[in-house]
Amino acid sequence: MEDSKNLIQELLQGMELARQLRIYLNVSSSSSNETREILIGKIISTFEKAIEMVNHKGHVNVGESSQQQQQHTSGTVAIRMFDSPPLSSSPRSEDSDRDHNTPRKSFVYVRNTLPIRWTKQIRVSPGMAVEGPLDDGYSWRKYGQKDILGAIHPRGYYRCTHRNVQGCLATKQVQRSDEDPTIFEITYRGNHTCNMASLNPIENQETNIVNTNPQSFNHEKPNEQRLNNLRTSLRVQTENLDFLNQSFAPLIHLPSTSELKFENHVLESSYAENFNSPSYVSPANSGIGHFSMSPSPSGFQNVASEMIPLATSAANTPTTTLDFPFDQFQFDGQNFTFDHSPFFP
DNA sequence: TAAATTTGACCCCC
DNA sequence: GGGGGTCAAATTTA
Repeated sequence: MEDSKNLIQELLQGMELARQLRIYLNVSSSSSNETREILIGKIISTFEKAIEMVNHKGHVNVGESSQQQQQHTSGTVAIRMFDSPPLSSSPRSEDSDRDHNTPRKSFVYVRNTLPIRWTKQIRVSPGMAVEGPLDDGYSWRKYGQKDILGAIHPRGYYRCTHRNVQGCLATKQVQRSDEDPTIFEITYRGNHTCNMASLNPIENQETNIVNTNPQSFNHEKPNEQRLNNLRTSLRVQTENLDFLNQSFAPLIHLPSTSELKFENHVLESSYAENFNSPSYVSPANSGIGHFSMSPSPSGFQNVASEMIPLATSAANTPTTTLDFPFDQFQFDGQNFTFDHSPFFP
């Protein structure tokens, strides 16, 4: 019980620090890098403490590959973060110089161990003829394809379309699984620095915040329409995440100001046909939208355990969802807010 | 016609 | 030397 209190305390502190950091970032001219870095260091430290607490309680379940398989009904696409690089990973080439001799809890460590390369598995429905780059909200250009030794399917190489114009160095590799052709393994490298950055809820693990700035949405669709679409049918699924391999736990932030952010989540689209160009049913058409969380809604009785979903055993975490109407959501162009009091007594 | 894709060649690291 | 990653010219597509 005392542990839970401490855990909540740590997490709340982390959120408060993150909020302060955001304020500092918003007024970048008046904040020094040192201040930001100190805040980031504190945030990381806070979450590490929280993670440690959960570990000591024996609740953390390391993701198992066999359990990462997910049952899908026809027409469902699941996107799953499954393998962020471990903190000690030593990527090749341009990444390699960042990981040497960096003390684990130093400020350098904090900055340099954010995932600069991470992998996701995307499962598509068997019937779907998905051969493309699997649109994840960013704009990619294919620059190469290679047959990989021991792999049946070739690996596709993509880089950000805005590489030349904006110098965005983000790249990704798409590899179709040999065992299960419905699974695509996507390895992302580098952070988007283009103006498409920080908008993508699926991919943007490094900032881990869904930037809902309408200006940032996919250019193919009118911003307002995308916003409306997003309002209605966003489903966040957090079960079976590989907690320990993430720099951060998958978190759903529920700060005192009722601001909701999604971090390191698994995003599941119920609309397979929309996967390549995600679209969502508008409230006017669908009646009421829903926002779902898993695992069990009962987890919300305990804020701490819910904030780190993997605190529950993956084996015992069916894809239970908690749906609540979107009319409880407010969107101010920057953040989602909603009245969560019914869920947090 | 511009943008995107394909594909063979090249480079670098192990 | 082999494999993976990238480049860039040729080709295709919108």
